Amino acid sequence: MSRTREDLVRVALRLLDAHGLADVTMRRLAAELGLQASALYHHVPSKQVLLGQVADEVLRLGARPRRATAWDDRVVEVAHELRDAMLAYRDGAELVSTVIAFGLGASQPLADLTAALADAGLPGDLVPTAARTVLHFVLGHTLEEQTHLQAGSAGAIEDDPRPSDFAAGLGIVLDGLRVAVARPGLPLTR
Amino acid sequence: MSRTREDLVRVALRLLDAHGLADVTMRRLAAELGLQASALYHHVPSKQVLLGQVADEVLRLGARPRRATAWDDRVVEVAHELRDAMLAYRDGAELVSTVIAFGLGASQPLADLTAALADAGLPGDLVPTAARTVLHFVLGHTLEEQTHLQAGSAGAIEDDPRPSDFAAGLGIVLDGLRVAVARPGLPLTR
DNA sequence: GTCCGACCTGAACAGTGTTCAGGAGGACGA
DNA sequence: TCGTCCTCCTGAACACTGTTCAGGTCGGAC
Repeated sequence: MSRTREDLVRVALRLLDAHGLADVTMRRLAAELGLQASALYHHVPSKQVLLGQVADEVLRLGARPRRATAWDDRVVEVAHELRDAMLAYRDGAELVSTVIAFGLGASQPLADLTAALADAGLPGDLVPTAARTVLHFVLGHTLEEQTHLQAGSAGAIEDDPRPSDFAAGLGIVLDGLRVAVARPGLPLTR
Repeated sequence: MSRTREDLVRVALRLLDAHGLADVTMRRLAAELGLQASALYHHVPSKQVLLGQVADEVLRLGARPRRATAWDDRVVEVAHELRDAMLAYRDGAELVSTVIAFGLGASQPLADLTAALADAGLPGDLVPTAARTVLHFVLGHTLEEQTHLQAGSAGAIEDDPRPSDFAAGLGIVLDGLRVAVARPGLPLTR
């Protein structure tokens, strides 16, 4: 009846959603599993990699079927999926952002964006740059959005009724990408 | 011969640059000033607001005279100033990013970007969105860049010789903004 | 039947931010 | 000159944190 790594990740995710990232401690997680904190280190080498796996789980649970075929529609699809996945869990954006920043996981979104942009007709060396530009926008925007959402729901006065301008900001970046695609003389293969 | 809040900020900044954000603790900072940790709370209400002031100092020290007049040149100017200011101190990007994310200071860059974009001829309700889109790009890109730079200099093998594609990513966003400016029918005043 | 390895306990280490009662010492008004 | 106030600070304590480690239990394999 021993616990598996998947149990840890699942319970950690429940803890995250219920109490927030700051309250996901090794002792709390262990208590939730009926264990001592030290027992967790038989399943996971550190809290950092545990959180990396939780971030991956957040993204996995938020995955959706891909329908779009045009490269820009695919970028929009991936961006919205990423945003919605992070917003679906308390502190999800903070978790995924830091996991990505420190390279501990959550590499799927960048891969997906890179894939979507690969056949946009961009100059080849611009594809990674473009993918990371979109990624940074989505992470930054969603982190800010979620922080304000949660601050508002925590009893603060102002609830900032600014409608989500996620689509507008994403549109700006996409317009920039379309300009790069249309700029003459650059697509070498094709 | 008592210490002022400015002393705390100055010494904290030195500590940050010398040992990194994780090693800027209240006890270390106090020791550096010849004090007990509890004495710091006579000058500053919490570590969070202290770090907010340190972030503001990082930005203040990185400020440069503004030369550009065209709105897009001004955006480029502000973006580069912000990036360079953060890169000038160890963990500067992480510090400024989190301070901005939690709204504890470092509000100047967003104000500067908003000012630069105010007379671009954008539809008025797009200006805040545009400013935050640029800001998120600069923060995300620089955070990633600095993390990799520092990981590389800490004795790791790969030193990722990818040249800074900051300008390229910024160019994508700017192209998107120029599209929004040029799109017909929207600038109401002008 | 013995050994081995997975799994877990309980204690400990070396810190963390923050609070609080109290003390020293200068300024200031009576 | 005395007494009071206020600023600055100490030292101890609180309630935690992630992580390590010696030791113990228990099921399955040889």
